[in-house]
Amino acid sequence: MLKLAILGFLHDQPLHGYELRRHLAALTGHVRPISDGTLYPAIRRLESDGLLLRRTEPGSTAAPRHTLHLTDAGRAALDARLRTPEDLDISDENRWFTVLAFLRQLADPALQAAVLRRRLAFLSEPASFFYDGPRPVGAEELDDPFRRGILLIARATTQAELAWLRSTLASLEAPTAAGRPDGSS
Amino acid sequence: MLKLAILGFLHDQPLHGYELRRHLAALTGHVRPISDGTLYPAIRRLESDGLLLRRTEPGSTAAPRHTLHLTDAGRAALDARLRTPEDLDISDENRWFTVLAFLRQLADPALQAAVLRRRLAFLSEPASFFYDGPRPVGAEELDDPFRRGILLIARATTQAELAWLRSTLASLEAPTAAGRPDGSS
DNA sequence: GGAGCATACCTCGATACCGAGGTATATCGG
DNA sequence: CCGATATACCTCGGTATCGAGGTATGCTCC
Repeated sequence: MLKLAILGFLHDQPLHGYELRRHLAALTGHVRPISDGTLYPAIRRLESDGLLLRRTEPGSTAAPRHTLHLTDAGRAALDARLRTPEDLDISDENRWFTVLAFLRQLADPALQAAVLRRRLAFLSEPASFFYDGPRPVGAEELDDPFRRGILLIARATTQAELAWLRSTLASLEAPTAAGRPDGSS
Repeated sequence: MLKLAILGFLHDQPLHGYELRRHLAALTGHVRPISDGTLYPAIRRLESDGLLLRRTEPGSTAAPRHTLHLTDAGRAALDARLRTPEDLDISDENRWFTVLAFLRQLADPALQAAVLRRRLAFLSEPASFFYDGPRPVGAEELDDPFRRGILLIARATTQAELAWLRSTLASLEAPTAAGRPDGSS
């Protein structure tokens, strides 16, 4: 999760830890802030796995900074992670949004479309939160207003995302084949 | 998280571990399955904290079962957790849905409304996922279709939830006060 | 010149969770 | 009566994360 986000941000541009922290705070911090004690060990792990390099530079404003650069192995790891996300990356909204945030870094539109189709399949499965034995209980049957809310909100989210997925898949698959320079709708 | 869900389910009725497992799978398993190795240690923790009791009963079909019952302390812990959820319970959708699933167990509608109002405040804060310096970048400005999707979906979800929150708050606060026999909207 | 703040990085103990394994018992089909 | 399956519970090692703490530098304001 964090690993994916770090690799994704560094793919765009080298950053030092503090900047990375702010990028992460913008992306996921609203919902789930990440702490220093999570970020720096994660950077260490990535470094010792050979996915990134740090170059110590004299601090422009304060303490010396370690500017982080992706290695080739790092780019390969990011690519692999985006190509074949884990099931949890598909089903958990927080993780899925992180995948989406960096999906453009997969070069091939066909690969991007394949990832979107996995999410489409997941959202198309019939699923409820509450069951009466094996039978899913619909929002209309619940007299608990809070549980009804869960179902209503989930339904609205799913509808919005399905619409977006279908239109994005259509434009990924159709337009920019070979001769078209610009595929924007 | 898990703790909250276990306490919430046991508040409704005593269950043994295996049944609890199935209830949890229905509630959160679609998005994020919980494993045996998470559930049973969690039960142990709750037991050693005095929040639940297990009574061993001869297995009706198979191995002997430990039927789990909430203690008074367990009910109190659930009540406290629902009354004053942590910030993460408010901001993280997965956790928030778990709170919602058991919120009816808070006896006082005013307390339920106070929790909903915290979520309302959270959703009302202006927030984006991507920033150009301090300025939030809107969906329309992004040429990355995937990041645009994140913003569109988040926006749709927020709108749906805000609508539900407002109508639920209205019906929690207005109708069934004291002298009115009929409070239906 | 020193207080306060933002920048920048790090450590360490505690906890929650995962996943892969293991041990039983009861039921049902062949 | 043997194997497969469902029920029911448990352990243990490894990992990610949190949270609270610490260190140091440079800028700004009074």
